[in-house]
Amino acid sequence: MLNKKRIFVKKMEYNFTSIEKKWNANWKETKAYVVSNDSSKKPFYVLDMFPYPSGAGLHVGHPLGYIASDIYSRYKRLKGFNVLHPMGFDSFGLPAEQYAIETGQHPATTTEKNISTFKAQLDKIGFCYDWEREVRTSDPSYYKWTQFLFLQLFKSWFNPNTNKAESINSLVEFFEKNGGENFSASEWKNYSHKQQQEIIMNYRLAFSAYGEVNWCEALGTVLANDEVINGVSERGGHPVIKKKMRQWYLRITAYAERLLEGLNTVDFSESMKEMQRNWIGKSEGCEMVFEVNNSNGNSQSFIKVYTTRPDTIFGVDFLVLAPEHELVDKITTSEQRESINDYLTYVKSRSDRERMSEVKQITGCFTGAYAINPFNGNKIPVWIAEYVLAGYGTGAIMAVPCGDQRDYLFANHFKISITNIIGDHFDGTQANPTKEATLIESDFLNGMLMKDAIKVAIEKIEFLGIGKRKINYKMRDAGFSRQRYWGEPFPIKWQDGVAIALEETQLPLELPHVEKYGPGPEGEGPLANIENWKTEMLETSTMPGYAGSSWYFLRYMDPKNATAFCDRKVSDYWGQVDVYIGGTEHAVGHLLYSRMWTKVLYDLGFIGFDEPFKKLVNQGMIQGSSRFVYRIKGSQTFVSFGLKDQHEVDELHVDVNMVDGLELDVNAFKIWKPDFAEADFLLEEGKYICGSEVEKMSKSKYNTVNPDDLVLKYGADTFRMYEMFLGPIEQSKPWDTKGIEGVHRFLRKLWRMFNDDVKGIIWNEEKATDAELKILHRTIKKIESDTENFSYNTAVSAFMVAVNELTDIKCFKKEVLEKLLILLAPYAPHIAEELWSQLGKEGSVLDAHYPAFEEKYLVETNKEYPVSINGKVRTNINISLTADQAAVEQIVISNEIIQKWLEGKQPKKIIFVKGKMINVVI
RNA sequence: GCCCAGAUGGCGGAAUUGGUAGACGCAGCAGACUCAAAAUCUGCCGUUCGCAAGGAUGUGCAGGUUCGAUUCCUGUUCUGGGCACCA
Repeated sequence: MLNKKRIFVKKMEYNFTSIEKKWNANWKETKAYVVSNDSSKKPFYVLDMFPYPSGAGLHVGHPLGYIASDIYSRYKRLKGFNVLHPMGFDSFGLPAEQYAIETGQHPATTTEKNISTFKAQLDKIGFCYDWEREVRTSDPSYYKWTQFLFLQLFKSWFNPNTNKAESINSLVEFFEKNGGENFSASEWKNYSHKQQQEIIMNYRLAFSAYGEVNWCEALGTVLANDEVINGVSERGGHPVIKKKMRQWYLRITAYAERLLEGLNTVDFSESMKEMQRNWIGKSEGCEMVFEVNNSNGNSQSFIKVYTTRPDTIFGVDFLVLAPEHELVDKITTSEQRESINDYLTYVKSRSDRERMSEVKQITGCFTGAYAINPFNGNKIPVWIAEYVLAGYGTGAIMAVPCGDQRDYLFANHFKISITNIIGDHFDGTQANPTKEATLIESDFLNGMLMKDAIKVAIEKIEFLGIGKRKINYKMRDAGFSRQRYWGEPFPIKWQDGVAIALEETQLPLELPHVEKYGPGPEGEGPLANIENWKTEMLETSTMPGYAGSSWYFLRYMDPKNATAFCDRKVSDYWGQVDVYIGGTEHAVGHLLYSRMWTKVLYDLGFIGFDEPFKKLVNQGMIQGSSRFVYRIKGSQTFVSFGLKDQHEVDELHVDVNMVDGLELDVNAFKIWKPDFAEADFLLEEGKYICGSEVEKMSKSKYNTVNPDDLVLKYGADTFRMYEMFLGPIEQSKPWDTKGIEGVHRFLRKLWRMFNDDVKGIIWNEEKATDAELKILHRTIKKIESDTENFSYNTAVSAFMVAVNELTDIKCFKKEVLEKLLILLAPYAPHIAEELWSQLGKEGSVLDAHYPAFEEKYLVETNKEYPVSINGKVRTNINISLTADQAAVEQIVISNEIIQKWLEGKQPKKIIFVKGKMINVVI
């Protein structure tokens, strides 16, 4: 008897394990998530930033964005859209190669293994990906098209007149007709093929050039600027130096202005846009030429400077050239020759790292030469200094110490006298970069506000023919080659120093097998070790990580197309990615590159839109919350957190999963670290309290939490909802598993609205009352708007409120519950589907119609008005919503509590805001 | 140094065309059910004065605007993120 009852109770419980298993199998079998390109429904494209399949697998931070996008996809589907929600893997890259070097395993093997781990983990959480559309950037059938697109870039140039990319043929035609910047049409025709090709290379959107690159000796490769942080490699922290090498580049600078303008048409967060704007670094100013007064008998020289502040031309006290500037040698006087040479030697001895880390150090050297200020004929000394960079502007500046702090410090250090052109705005102790001062000692600019004088000065400079208006960008062309193995080979052959594109029919140029993954000779990549590759003169470097990720969103649309990277009709159907979800770490890398590629493909007519992502949502980073134990130095004794200051202790990371809050499970710890099985533990109030700190989530810090464990313990639906319940999606926060119980309790409570432990099935088909429909419709309204706004934490709380309220009034009516299940389906799809079938509904809840919100159920006749006296709430009075000011005043004044506060006085004023509140001013 | 975002109970957070601060959840306390535990249910839960009724105070800090400020303005401190000799 007792046994029977037990079984019965068990049967009615919320058994998430079997429910989730059952419906995952069902959805797979019915191909519930397969998406068609041929639909009468409106398309909607929701995309996650695809992951790099690392060996470590997923931790709880990864799914945050994936859950958010999954909810949105499912929601849009219920709203009647044909939703594209794919997933794939960014599977080329350095870590797999590093791992290959260490273990000798082929990166393809380890990558394959990692991907299957990732997929298994993702599937447990119940995402609605159409796996038939999966892409992998390291798959030849994918990188065939990466190579194809590279060739399009190679065969195109940016025509500044049309402001877009065009075929390189149009450039050749132009040269044949009109010649180029330094050559005539007939000269062009007389150039050798090689000479012509060298000129053309300077225009290609993907081009090869010798350039200073970030060379990392330890990694044996060249790194992009954004892979170098403070002079060391982002990955591994190895030193990085400048080295001249032949490299491939993308001419992203040609698109600087369009990348900037495009930001006005997309829905990215302001800070994300700001980051991109800063990276592009547009500055408006002018170039102008200073003649050098030659005292050492050389031919005449001119120094071209770039400035954003031509209004300060009369405050110029010296010019500064970058040490690498080509005129340095020519203008240096014999008296200064030795000092200059010493200084140049010093500069060369300094690595980039030192230059960056010692920014505040002031160094420089006088060349002995003087330039002439074209406006007043003053002699201006010409210096060289590290703080002027060869790579920006013209590599030369006009220094205005009263307005620029670096110039001020320099003048101060080398005792150069300072001209003040802004009067009281300059106090002599530091520069003042204001644009609001009125200019003095400035000839034709006298009396003008600096911001107005900028325009006047430029006009004068242009009029005199000594310079012109000029816009500069900080952004550099993007390095596009790596001396590495695990990346896309370039479809390029070298013949007599000329790069030749492979025919498209020769693609994919497959990555050959190599015996060893170490670098080739002379800093070349591993491919240089392959004899065939060398004899065929193929390019030995490979493409960087961002090559495949710059266009993957297009391949998802048409993943199996063997004749095109994506059919134009298909990309026209899906259009831009409607919502793109991912972290902020790709703000200036991936996002800029994919925006550029999209613009090129648009210009060339391959696609019909020139921004890839309509809306970008940045999920915050889930940080790890590390726990520490403290061991007295050299002993086997651990002391609790509060006692550690009394001893000299070592701090050790301890696995966060064996700590409840801050209290360590000492036995679990002893099992985890058998070395300490016999250790002593000094406790506080019977507990061992750990120290804690927020750090990046990583295996080595023992602060990772695996989603698999939580799914096993609470189910995927609880896990999904808890991740969303943590707080606003874009906010970073440390992970804390405490609290997941609350969400789990909510789902069990929902379950009990359908199934009672004792009574069995309790949902019924009774007609819902107005009060019940009011709860329902308030919930519909709230969930719908919260989901639209990605405010998932408040949506989860709205579900809790609805379930609490309906349970309180014992409303278990199908009419209400079935609508609630549809609302819930995007968040907790498994339980929603199970209960939906228990209600006897036809079909899947995935394809139900989203319930329509009806205002009529929310209409109120009365309101509990808060009534305050001088702004402090003293009581609530229930008043009809139709009452006017006079009626309200009457009611309020006659109220007992208000009368008490009035103490017989007349109120000065009664403020009545209909539907909001009442304030009595005494 | 520059740019951006933020600061609300013991904790995660909610509420901004200015209108009852602390929704929802966690943790905690008290109680019911139980032989007991789990599960579940009920009540309390910013601080402070008070037996209570009720009052005072309270959204980083200091001011201001307003009948009324977490919300707007000025200044300031701290935290997180980005950029950094870019002329």
